Amino acid sequence: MNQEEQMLLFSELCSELYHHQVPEGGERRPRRRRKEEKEEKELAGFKKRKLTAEQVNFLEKNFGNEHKLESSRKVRLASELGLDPRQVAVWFQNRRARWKSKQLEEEYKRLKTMHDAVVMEKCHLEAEVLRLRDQLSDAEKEVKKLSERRNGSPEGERSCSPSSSFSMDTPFLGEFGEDLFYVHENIYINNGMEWVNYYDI
DNA sequence: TATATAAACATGTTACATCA
DNA sequence: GTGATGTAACATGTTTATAT
Repeated sequence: MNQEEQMLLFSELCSELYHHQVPEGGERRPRRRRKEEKEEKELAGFKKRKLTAEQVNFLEKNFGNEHKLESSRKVRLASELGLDPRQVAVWFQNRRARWKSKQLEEEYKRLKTMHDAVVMEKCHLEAEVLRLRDQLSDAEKEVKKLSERRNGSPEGERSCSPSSSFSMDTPFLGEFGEDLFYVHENIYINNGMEWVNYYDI
């Protein structure tokens, strides 16, 4: 038996099997076990064969239009491609699985990129927090020093509230350094960058 | 409305073909 | 010859549509 005869026999066999599964006129018959089908195929000399490039292209085009495969379309495609409708159904099942897998892969890549960017930003922000804490500490030392100089005695002896030294009408413009000016008791602007006194808020 | 049944489907696996 | 890879086909469990 040559290859063509084998395919023909298999096609007939499949057609027979298929019509057991999808009876005409709505009459329902029990599905045959696949093991049984497999054994019959093996007896008929069936060997798994790759679909031709043309068949795959045609199926791909159809898959691009619609991922789902309704019964009439399956039969039409099968007839146009010279395949068994079950082969078309299986191809679509496998294709959907590949498509989903690819989608998941792309979604994973996208989320990973976003995650990496967020991690980087967190690192930068943490470094910034450390830098600002240092800056705040220095500024507090400076304020304390100025307060002591202005009052002629250590701050602790007069008032415990650091904000009290800022309650005067005219702030110490210039005394905080060239780039720093007073906005609010606990909020300062340094070179255009806002920072907050975390200790007092 | 509840239930049974079969088709369609998703998902995981197996078997085979092909290629480096 | 052999391991890796892609994919057709299959197994199984779930969902959905339909008949009763």
